[in-house]
Amino acid sequence: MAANMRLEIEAGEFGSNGRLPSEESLAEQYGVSRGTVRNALALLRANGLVTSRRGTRRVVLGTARTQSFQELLSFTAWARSQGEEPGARTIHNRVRPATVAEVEVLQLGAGDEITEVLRVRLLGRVPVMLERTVYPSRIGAAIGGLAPDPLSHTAVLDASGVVFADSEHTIDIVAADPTDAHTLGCAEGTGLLREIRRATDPAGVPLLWSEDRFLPGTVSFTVHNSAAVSSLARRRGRL
Amino acid sequence: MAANMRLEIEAGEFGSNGRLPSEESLAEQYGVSRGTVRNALALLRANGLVTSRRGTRRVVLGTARTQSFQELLSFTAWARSQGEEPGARTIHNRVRPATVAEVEVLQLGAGDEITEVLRVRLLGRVPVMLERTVYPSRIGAAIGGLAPDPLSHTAVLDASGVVFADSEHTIDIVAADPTDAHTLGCAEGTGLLREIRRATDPAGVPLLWSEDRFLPGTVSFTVHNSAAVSSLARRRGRL
DNA sequence: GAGTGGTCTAGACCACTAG
DNA sequence: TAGTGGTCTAGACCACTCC
Repeated sequence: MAANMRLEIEAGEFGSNGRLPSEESLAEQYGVSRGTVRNALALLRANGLVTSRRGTRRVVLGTARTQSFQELLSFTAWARSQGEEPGARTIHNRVRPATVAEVEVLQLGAGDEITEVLRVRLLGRVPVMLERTVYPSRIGAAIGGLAPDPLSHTAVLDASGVVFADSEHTIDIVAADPTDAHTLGCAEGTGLLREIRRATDPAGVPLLWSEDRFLPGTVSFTVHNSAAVSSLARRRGRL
Repeated sequence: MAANMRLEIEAGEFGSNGRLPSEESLAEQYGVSRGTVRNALALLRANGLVTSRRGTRRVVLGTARTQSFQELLSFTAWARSQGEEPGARTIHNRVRPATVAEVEVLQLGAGDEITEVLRVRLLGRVPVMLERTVYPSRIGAAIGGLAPDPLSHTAVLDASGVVFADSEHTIDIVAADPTDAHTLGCAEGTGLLREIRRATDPAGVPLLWSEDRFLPGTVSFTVHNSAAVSSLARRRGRL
């Protein structure tokens, strides 16, 4: 697999701000074709690791450290990757009919049921986030009959053969409501950093909708994009 | 150019949640090779427009509307794309020696000068954001001798032949300081949505560093990512 | 088992950068 | 002008989905 080239570049083989060898010489060096080299480099470029420009060799960008898809979906996986101990306290876990908005966003039928989970998330012993997740009932069933506080629902779903493929993250500010204030220990009205996530399976079927509210100062988000390909949008107003 | 295929798909040729024709039939239909088709589809996939999965045809994802690179760098271009009238009021525009942090992030030499611009940005007549931008002096020179309130510095730089190629956006919450409170008309301590941007040219040379502070409720950010390629990272704590 | 996307090859020409 | 990345072609085989 030629995409292992990534590791060598990440290992600083060419230094920060250094120039990569030409595609042709990389191809020779790895014993693959130029097309394969280009595929590998396209990945690095999308992740903001190298530049790309006709006429000159690629340059290593010092910046850009993106996270795996898994870490972006699972608070537990993310916390561990940051060297923190993840925790969870379930406030409720119930099955109820989907609201109109939920029917829309999860592509359900009218009257379908969903599983709603509300949890406080901790780093160490400190609450940092309130997480409200909504699963279609066919997904929710997998986590419905679990022990009260399994750390990672995402891991459970993975093990059940549920495959996450695409996700969309929306980030804005929301004022803490009484529930937020009580569970996170902040004043009502405090501005919380909100991350709304929608994840779908490889066929484009919605698997999950969630709204996470982080205490200020506990988290920040970084996105890389280039003139060639962008995955970021800024929108007017609240969601 | 085969990438025009995008438009046809965006135009809803295959419907939302519809399935695309096979790569081979698209190739025939457009009179190009399969490799070309794959290149075009890779773009659509990165932007979250279609899924991709071995064994089945691609599916159109209803969601995902990303913005152009230009719109992400220029408040003016962005505001217009949202159907709003952009405005700006310059608070100051000065040249001074770079701080240690600025030398680092803009890859300058010790003692180099930078141009710092502080502006309130408006939509219609309403202030929504306070923008602090730092340019290396060679870039700042292009906007230093301008009329007091040119709307878009980015447009001016474009016209001067400055090419933006990559950017990195970091998003978090920051409490309004006295300057923020005064210029944006909010209470001191209010949580503002902060977007820190770094942009580089095609060679990886830093062109700009900026910190934008938005009033709550005026803006939200959306990122798409897939298991194959991610450009998003969540980090612990403040920047 | 037929059809699909993922990966790879070996070549070609072009647009651009930089000396 | 030489070297580089961008685009494209025409083919091959494989892994996977779904009937």
